[in-house]
Amino acid sequence: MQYWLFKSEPSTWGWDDQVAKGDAGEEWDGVRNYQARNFMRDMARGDRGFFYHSQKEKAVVGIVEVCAPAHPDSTTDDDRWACVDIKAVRPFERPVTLEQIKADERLGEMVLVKNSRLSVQPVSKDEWLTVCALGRTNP
DNA sequence: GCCAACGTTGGC
DNA sequence: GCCAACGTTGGC
Repeated sequence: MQYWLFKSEPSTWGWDDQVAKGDAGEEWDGVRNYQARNFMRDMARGDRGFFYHSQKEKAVVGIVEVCAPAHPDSTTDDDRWACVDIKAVRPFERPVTLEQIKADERLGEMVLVKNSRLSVQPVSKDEWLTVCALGRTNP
């Protein structure tokens, strides 16, 4: 079981949209970046991820689960692009802001801090547990 | 709204 | 295969 982070602008696709899809989940489509795509190819059903709101909010707001492994992205005919399906598991009791993450020395190596533009990224188990604790939320 | 960082494209 | 130019992202 591995841990990940999915980033989205809430105005395009936010946590509430994800929750509305229920257990059926939804494609994490539209990714056109090779690094992000490669991480999705590495994902397995049952992996967990953080759902992060970029732009105005800049906070981890919930936990999602990978419910389908990588498959072709239905929003393009270009077969280079793949995506997984994810479903909402639970919201964070308290969203964990980028500011909090940057302020925590245990999270200094997070990709979110080191490479802020990558939209799909791996999270270590320690980072996972630390962020969940900051969010007062069960991992 | 600006700008730095990064990824991609295309000419050579 | 290199690198300059360009476009996009996301934090500030």
